[in-house]
Amino acid sequence: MALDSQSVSLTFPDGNARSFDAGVTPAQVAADISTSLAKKAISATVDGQHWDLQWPINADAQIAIHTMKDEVQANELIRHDLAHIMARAVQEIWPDTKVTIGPVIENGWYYDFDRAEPFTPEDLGLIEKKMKEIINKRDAVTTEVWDRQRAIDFYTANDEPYKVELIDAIPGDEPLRMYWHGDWQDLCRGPHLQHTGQVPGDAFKLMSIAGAYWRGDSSRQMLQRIYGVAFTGKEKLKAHLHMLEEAAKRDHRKLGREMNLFHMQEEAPGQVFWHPNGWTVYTELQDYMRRKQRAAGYKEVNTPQVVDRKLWEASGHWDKYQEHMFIVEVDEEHAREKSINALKPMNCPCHVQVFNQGLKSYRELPLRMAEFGSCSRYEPSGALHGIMRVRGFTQDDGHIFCTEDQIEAECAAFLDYLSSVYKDLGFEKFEIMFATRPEKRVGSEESWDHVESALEKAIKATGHSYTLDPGEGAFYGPKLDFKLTDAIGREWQCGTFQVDPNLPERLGATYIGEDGAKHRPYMLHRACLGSFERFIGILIENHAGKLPFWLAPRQVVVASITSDADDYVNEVVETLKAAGVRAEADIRNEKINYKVREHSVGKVPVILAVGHREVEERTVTVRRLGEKQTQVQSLEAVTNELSQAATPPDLL
RNA sequence: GCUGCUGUAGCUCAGAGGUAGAGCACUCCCUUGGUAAGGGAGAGGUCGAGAGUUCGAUUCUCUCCAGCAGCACCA
Repeated sequence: MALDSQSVSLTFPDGNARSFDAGVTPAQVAADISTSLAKKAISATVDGQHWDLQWPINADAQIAIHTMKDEVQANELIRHDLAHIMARAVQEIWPDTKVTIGPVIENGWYYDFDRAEPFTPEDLGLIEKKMKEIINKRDAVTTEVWDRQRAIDFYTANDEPYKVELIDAIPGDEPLRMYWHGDWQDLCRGPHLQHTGQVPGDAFKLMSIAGAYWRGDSSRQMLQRIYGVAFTGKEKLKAHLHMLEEAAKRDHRKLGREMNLFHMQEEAPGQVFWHPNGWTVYTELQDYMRRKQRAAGYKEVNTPQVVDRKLWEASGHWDKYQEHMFIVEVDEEHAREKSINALKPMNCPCHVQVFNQGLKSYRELPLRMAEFGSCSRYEPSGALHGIMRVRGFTQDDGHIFCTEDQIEAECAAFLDYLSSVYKDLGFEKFEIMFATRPEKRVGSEESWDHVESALEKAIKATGHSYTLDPGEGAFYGPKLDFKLTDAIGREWQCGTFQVDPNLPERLGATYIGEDGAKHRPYMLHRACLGSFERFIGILIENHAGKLPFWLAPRQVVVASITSDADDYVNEVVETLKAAGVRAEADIRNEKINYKVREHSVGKVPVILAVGHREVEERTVTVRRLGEKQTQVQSLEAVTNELSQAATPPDLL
């Protein structure tokens, strides 16, 4: 606090402090430093808070003045103001449109509108044009703090019902800031640029139109959302658009077709028809996982697909997830009613059944049970996405039955297991989220307190850093979620580690303790890949189809240059196959250019070309995917090298 | 599930109220070649399904199915 209430002391990033009159604005501070800074200033950070140039500062504070060179703040202001400019453009073109909210998001912003007519892709061009006009007007931005009733009356009079509802939702002690540029008005807490002309008119683009529920609530009005992206300069916009093109090239649905991995069709929406190439990847990955989990002390089991509703009622899933289960009704002879079964949407209740067979001793704990569990879930049609979100999938599922004391060691062991798998599969980096009790949950508060702290203690003991994710736990218990980062920076949640005190209780799992009495085990649900389908999708996109050699479905094509080489080509293929390499011959009557192109497009990692020279010298010419350079090697050397490359990382 | 868009040859896409098109892929022929498409010929379609309007619908309208984008959902 300043001693004199008339002045405040502002400390700059270099550590120097200066005194100003209380109520000084960052604009004035910047002007006081230099006229050039006054011109370039766009906002400030005051005690860690992003601050509008026109907002008064009434207490001592740390201050930093921002210019367009401060990427983070500049992007925030540009995207934010573009949201307002877009909303104005839309209301100028279609005055009946009601405005709602328009926040800044990664790379841009969106704004939700209520308008009877749907927007069309052509409308985006119109809106962009209008936005550029608004930017060129260089309308000054002004804001005022209003009291609640005045703002509510204002929006009621202007027939903007969504704004009235927004105000009602803002906590009573927060000031309401009204925003204008030109005659156009919005409700917004800011901060903002000083006039619309500060927005770079050539560095934004409207991307798409989509529906979105008012306030994210599926029981409420569907609005129309327009997405835009914006940056501080047009080169950055270009780079972003280029990145999107690159991402589209990696789309697993496209690559899956081009590499002949799988297909999907109308008769089985959300389910995968694996082709030989794709199934090779799948089984190679599954064989790897089977070896890894065996080494980590898991016992593999396999449980039924079709299970009577009685078990799902007992587990609680019937109540909670009936809508999302595939139901199988069977007319049984002599039975009074049809038997009603569900395809298993998960493996845990079945695993408890395996656990429950025979009496278990504390000596058997921790009991690690694993299954490549084939599950079916009737996912909402709109959720389906290639092989990433499907209705039929296989989890690398596992359940650890253990005592509370064992949670910590199991957590540590799982983390080791998971890191080594991710590393082998080409993902060096992953993030850990600690998700705590959600709103809808079962179990007492005391039990949640207890289990959450046990899990937090376990993750802390491993020394890994983690991020708290409040309210995102499973309905039965807290969990750790593992998010890996792919080659183009996208995050994918794959692994999970969940503590469940609930299901053993519901399904009556017990073990005999040291004391001779029955005790309730904890159940840890855990998965590393999540599902094979989704993980393979991620692998394809991460590697842009160029899978690591050991996972590549077609590893080597031996291509003849002249048909005189055919016999030798076949010999090379047989030699490679005997050495454990997936090799095939291409002795078609085509030119080598044609063969090279076709197999490059098909993402075959190694092409061995064979002509007269190679036949005579018993060599091959090696061409690796993505490299123009070729290399002549003896058949023996190549066989050794490729045989090594074809060996899964855990067997090296 | 909701909003919007889309559905034509194996793939990518053009087309129009009146006998359905291209490129690539496929089959055959010629070509035997040196690292990302050699030449020629041929075959290939219930225009997603059903109903309606019309003399006539693949085209217009409606319903359904599937896909795409986003939202909601994700045990």
